[in-house]
Amino acid sequence: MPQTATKRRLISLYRHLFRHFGPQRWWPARSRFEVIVGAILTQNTAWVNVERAIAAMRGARLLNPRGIDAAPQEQLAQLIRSSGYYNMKAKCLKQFTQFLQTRYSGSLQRMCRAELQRLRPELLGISGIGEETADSILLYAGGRPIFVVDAYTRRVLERHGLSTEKTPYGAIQRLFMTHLPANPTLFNEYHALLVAVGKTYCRKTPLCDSCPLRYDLPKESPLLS
DNA sequence: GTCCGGGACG
DNA sequence: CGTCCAGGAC
Repeated sequence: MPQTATKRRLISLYRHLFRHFGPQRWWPARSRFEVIVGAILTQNTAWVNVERAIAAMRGARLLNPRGIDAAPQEQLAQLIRSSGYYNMKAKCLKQFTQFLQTRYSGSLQRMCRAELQRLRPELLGISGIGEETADSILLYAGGRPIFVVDAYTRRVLERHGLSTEKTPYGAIQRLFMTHLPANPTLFNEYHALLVAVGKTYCRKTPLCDSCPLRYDLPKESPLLS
């Protein structure tokens, strides 16, 4: 498929999503640090359960790098219990604050200004932070023009014939980043809108009949009701 | 492929 | 009761 066709299609999908769902205004958080905590806690977890965990951390005055660093991992784990995988996530939070202190003197400001080619691998070096979480931090906390790929993104693209289940994370990310302007605001809304359509229509059992993206479906897609 | 995991929702 | 969730490590 010619590049321009894919480009027009990706832009068209975005416009239809935006028209249907309106602006999503991610990321819901009071601070940049809270965005990062949320990005870690929401891994394979419903957001409502993350909100409870963040509220508990705030109540314990641990919603900051020094607090997390000082708290015993077991206490942190209990506070974030509602978000699931709490032992792994508590360890990850402490590893991140250690990293932030060691590598960027505890300054999120400095971290977010670092070269992407350096910062992204650094984040991936933290156990518990994979590609999606790293890119969520870069985009939603750092305001960097990085496209976040998640399970919803994959499902929508597959059903519209733009990828397969074997397509690597980086290839899907490149699909968006090579065809769209490197605009953090656009990437922010686009990802959030893909989550919205994934929850509402592009479910495991799809609801294509009423989906705002049904116009783009491949004609020959017997699976899709 | 298997494990981590509580909570919302049906 | 069963399913699913803004994934990642081994």
